[in-house]
Amino acid sequence: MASEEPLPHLRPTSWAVLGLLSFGEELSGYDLKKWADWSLRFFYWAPSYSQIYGELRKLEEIGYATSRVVNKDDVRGKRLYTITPEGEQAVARWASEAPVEMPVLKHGVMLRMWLGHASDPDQLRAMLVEHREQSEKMRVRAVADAEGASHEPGWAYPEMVLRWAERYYADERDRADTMLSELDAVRAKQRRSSTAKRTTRARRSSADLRQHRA
Amino acid sequence: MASEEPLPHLRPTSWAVLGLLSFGEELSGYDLKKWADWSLRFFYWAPSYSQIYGELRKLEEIGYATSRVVNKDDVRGKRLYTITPEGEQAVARWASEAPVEMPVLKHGVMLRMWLGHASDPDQLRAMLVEHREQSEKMRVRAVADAEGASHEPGWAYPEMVLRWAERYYADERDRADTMLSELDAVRAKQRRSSTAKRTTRARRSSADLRQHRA
DNA sequence: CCCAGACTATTTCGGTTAGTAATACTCCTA
DNA sequence: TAGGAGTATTACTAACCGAAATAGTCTGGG
Repeated sequence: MASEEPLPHLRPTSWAVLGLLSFGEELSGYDLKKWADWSLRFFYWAPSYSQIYGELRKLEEIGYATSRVVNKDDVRGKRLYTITPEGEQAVARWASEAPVEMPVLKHGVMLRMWLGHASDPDQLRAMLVEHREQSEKMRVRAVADAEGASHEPGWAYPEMVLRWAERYYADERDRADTMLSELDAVRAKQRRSSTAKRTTRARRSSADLRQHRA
Repeated sequence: MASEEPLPHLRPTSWAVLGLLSFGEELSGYDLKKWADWSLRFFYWAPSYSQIYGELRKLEEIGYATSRVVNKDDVRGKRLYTITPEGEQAVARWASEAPVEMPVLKHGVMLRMWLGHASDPDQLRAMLVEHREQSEKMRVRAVADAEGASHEPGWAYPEMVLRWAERYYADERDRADTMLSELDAVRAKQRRSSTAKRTTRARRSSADLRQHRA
């Protein structure tokens, strides 16, 4: 309940790995990666092996996780990680207390739309259609994952987030649809005026930019 | 129109910087950063100085931009960059032809919700409320930016994307509202059962995890 | 029986990216 | 005229990511 000393500064990805462990399983780096690809991927992260293993070493160093080697016969046996009580306490506190930050969004499709003045509208249209389809696919996958998950009471939160993700991708799909019709409107307008002046390339004036920046 | 030789491989952030230049202004790295913070930030990127300047050097090296030094009196005069015709052609082709990739989303708030089983529901609630407010703020800022922008025909695409961004943050806000009520439902259920068994910490069984991974 | 192919498991590598602080000038204003 | 905000660029370091190398295990078909 009470928060005494400050949490050690770890970045979110470390907390994410510790969070995966916080469900109580004894897991290998490989397991962790697989599980993250099932769950965290939809709203946070599809980690690489190098990161997972790096984080695990770090977590063990600071005492939030312990590992034991399961020596199947001989060389390089696999290493299973477990969260420690300190680790459990730390995730719990982090999840409760960390400052709220805006999610990071890197939307390549929108970047290309933003630059649309220079592009072929037909290809932009094709891009949006494909993006729409990809979003729908992600939505479906999120639904499938939510169904595959356990329905024990402890799973209420992951389920909630998966539902959130489903809606997120549904919204993404719908926004693509809206933009598609906006694009069609622009294309229609351009077609109408294209017979008149064909080579004119609209360009922002200095005055506009300055106004915008002000 | 025709796409002859393949585009040089640059990553999206380079294209983004070149894209900013493609509006025709002669800009310094500092200007670029400021403009990116106004526009790209909402859907793509809030770049750091080091990145901007690095990209600009690279862009000049491959001939997509040129620069001239404006020597204000003495030392370290500022350097203004302009896009070259080759650069213009390249952005145009990239924006049309690049493969469509799913946007990257890193949602710390959802990560913490996902880990909710270990946290204090009241604090989760406060986190969601704050996230809701931040989303709304972003929405308002996107609207303000759209209004501040020029309404020339060449600006149709940036405007379209800003409208998209406004809706994006509105949707984000609405999803937070939905989750808020779901969380309240969970809290109500927990309160009802808390008198019975207080210390039980729900934990996933091995069998469940294996099923999920299968 | 044994070989191919798929799966498990971890490490290494190089290049990219990101954040932050340091530097240094200019312009405004109290 | 000193301080603060704004302009402009560079340097440093840690983090990150993808891809591939390595290597053992397990399964089914010939």
